[in-house]
Amino acid sequence: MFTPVSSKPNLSRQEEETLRFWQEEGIFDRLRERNQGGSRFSFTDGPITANNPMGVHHAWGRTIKDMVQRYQAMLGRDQRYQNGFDCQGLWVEVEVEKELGFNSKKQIEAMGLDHFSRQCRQRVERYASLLSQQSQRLGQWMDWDNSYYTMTDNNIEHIWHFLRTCQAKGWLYRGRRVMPWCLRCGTSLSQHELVGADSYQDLTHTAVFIQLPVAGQTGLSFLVWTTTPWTLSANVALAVHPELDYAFVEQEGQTYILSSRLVGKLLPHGRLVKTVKGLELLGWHYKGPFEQFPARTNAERVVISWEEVGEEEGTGIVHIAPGCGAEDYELSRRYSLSVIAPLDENGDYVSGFDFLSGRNVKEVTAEILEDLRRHGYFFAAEEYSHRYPICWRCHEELVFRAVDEWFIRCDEVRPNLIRAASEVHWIPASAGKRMEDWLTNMGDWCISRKRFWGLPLPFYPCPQCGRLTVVGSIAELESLSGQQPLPVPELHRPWIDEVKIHCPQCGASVERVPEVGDCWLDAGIVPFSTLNYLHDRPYWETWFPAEFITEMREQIRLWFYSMLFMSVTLEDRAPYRQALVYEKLLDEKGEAMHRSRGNAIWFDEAVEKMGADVMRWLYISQPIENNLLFGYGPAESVMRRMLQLWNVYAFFVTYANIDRFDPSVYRSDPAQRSFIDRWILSRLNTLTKGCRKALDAFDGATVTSLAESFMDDLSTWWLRRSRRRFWKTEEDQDKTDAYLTLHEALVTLSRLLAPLAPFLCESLYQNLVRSADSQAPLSVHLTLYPEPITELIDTGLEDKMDLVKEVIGLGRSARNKVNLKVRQPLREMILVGLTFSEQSVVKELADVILEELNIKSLRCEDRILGLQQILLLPNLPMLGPRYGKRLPQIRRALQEMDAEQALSTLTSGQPLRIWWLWRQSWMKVSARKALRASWFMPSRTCARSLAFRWRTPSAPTINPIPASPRFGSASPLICSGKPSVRHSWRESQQRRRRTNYASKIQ
RNA sequence: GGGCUUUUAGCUCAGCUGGUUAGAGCGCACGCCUGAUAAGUGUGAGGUCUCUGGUUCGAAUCCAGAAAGGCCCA
Repeated sequence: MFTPVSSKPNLSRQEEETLRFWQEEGIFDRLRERNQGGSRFSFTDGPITANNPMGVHHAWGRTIKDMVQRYQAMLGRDQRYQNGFDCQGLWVEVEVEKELGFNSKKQIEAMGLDHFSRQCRQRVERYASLLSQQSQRLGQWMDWDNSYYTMTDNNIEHIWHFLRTCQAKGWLYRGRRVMPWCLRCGTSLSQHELVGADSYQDLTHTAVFIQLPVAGQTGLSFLVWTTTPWTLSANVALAVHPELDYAFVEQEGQTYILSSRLVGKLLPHGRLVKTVKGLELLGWHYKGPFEQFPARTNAERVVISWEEVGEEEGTGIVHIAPGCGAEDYELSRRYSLSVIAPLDENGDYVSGFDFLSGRNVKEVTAEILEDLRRHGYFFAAEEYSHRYPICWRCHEELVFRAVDEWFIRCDEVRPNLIRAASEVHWIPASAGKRMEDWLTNMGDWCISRKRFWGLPLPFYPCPQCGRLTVVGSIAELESLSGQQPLPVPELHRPWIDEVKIHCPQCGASVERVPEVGDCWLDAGIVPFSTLNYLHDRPYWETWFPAEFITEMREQIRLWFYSMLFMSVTLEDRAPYRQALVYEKLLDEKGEAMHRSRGNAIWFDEAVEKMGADVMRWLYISQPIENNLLFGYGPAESVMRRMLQLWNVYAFFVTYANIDRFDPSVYRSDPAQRSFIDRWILSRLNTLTKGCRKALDAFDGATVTSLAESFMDDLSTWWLRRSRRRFWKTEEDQDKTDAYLTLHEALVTLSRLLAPLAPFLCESLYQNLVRSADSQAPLSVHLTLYPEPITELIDTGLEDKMDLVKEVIGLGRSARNKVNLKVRQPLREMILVGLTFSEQSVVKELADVILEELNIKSLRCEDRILGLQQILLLPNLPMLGPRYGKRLPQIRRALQEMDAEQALSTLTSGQPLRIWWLWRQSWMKVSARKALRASWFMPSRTCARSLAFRWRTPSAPTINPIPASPRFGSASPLICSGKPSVRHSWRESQQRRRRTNYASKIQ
């Protein structure tokens, strides 16, 4: 007996039961045990930041990963199943700050770094546990007790090893860079933190126009505009565009220099003195405010050239402060200008800025304006609205600061990175192009962050002799510090900061730099740290490189990049062979999901409402190179699909129980079964073949589309046609065959789809297989992935069924057209225009057709005069390459020919002459040879028309209804009452190659 | 400014190396079944394949340019 099945299942509830079953029976452990020692499939999991609950976008990637791993497991391959958590970095710190109600770095310092670090670790552990639970609910099978954490000493030590390697190669340096800086977070933001909707806001600032006197001239000033008056103390240059026109305009005894296009706007009453090109102003010197500040000693004031200067806003003369702007800094390097950095990390002016020193940048605008007025630099002020960058974490306005950071030089490794990336198989291929583009254009890798909870950079610059020591391992730190073991609970701040080393060169005591590392170092080292590269090289070698990785597209220049960089540095090869990139997840209207917009869907809610399998199907059916529109609407149609399968399954169980059908008792040779059974079994094995091929290429979307098409055939054709076989009371071979066939289809399907929809497939398998056969594997996931039984694949059979379905479709359409319901029986149907082989198929399967259409008998006619229209059409793929420009003439000749006559000429074996004009003379072609070359195929009429004969109150009538849409639109002819037939050569076209017949043309 | 990518039916997407009349699912309209029934199922209407040029006997498909959207870099 099978367990009775409800017709309206609660999938989500069933999934929870299945989870319990897996847990209690230890299915996953058994799977790993079975596959142990098999050929390896190495997968590296991209660490998820253990900082928040799982989002539905995470679930997409996790589903792909799980599908791949489950499939590989069903192939018997040994896997590591190691999940990973990203634990360090700003993301974690910011969330902990929010929890604590902090809003500045100083509060963290006041609290004590040790407490803060503990809080960070706790948060990571809390969310790692939640994420593990949620992933399990999604059905993801991982070795959850053995997840890797990027905050471990092991991970950190492996990064140290990498950094030391970089130093040995001479790539490591301390450099200056102007970076977007959040004063609240007290840290720089990397460029990738400056993208997205959260990164800019429309803000209004006080913009000021100032006049800066030209040195050595009285009454002549540059007119300059800035939205950031606080940067004026760091001004060292003015930039003009060399090609633009600059006007000298006199107003009230002063002469101002500004872009001539802006004169009307800024100095409408002024008098134009002269106009010069920007080029002529280059090298001029000028005077400016805050000249007396000690920080400005030796700073220049010079006019430079810059092509980016525009005339849309301001004055066409741009104030340059290299310590306060990224572009300014670039210019300072081009022109060797001083870099004055006025702000410390909290936004307070550093010493050397006179009355500004010690003041915060946010509160000095009024005083600066006042100072400008007092010294005669002030010209005007305005409120100016613009899009301004803000911190994505805390939404504070960003400033730009020149800061010292640590970098890895990448010029030497760049070509190797490009080569290694080109050896990776990228899915889709455009991901590889993107990676190449990024590798070609990327700058040096800025690896330091001025924060707390992160990888401690093992850099020990000696204050005495200047030697930089980079510690490459824990043992080395122990030996250099003379402390063994190290007196630290973990390799994190603040504890690690207490460890000082003796400079190997001069013996001085050296402290670690305060910076922590970029979190992409943490994730990038994973192919080494998780495989214990430093301490167990043979183990590492067995699993490196990964066969497969997959993440969202943005990871190309993040995780994929950092892994590649570290791996090429250490081993000169890519750490992965195949990388699959998927796109963005949007809501069902195509908009980005956003907490604030209220369109975000939470994982817990989604899995409860739609169930994990539906979610998974939704993810997998999406071609990875398109954005996924996720929501309850799309889920609804997936649910329908699942219910369709469920209904077929429920049907089987219902009747099998009535008949006490036991699949382990009954047997029948598939080859001996009825046409329709052999057909669905052929379809099933074709499906199996297709699923394997697709999954071998990590292509789940193809599997879902093949499976959906199969399930449709199974439900709407096989089962609908076969229902009666289950109803009848007697037990005969036909009934047994029906049960066996359906059972086999459902069981195979459950195994084929198990990697995609593990819960539903498990339900089916348990009931259909396990309940009848206690010797069968305990779970569908412990079966091997089905192999196609090639003897059961009969494409000819599948083609035949296609033809039958097509003929039935024609019949139904015909009935609809003349409004004759299927309920009304008809005496005869006449099929016109089938090929010989098609006719025999139709005759062979006539009972199916007649039953579906409720017609008594069926007749095929080659031709019915007056019922058809014959068309002669050229075989283009054959004639085109041969005749090229003359083809239109052939077409015209064929059109003008009397097709009826031509047909009878050809069928009687006579040559058909086609004339056309060529080189001023008439040429001819023997169509008899052309015939053999299958230019035309008039001997067989491929297109079909259909006629019905039925009993009406009046006399019998013939009502002609053409024709299949696939072979031609006869619809205009229907309207006019004229049936048609067309000639086609589809089959021969497939069989023959044009080259064989080139010589046959006279 | 450079790179990648997308644009096909109301919606979401297929369309292999160019070949006669461009497909599917959903939605919609009109039906059928009533022994899978808060299920199943049939038929049909919907498209200037973003635009402009080019190559070709022939272009949704190849090439060039443009427009619009998405993404990455500068």
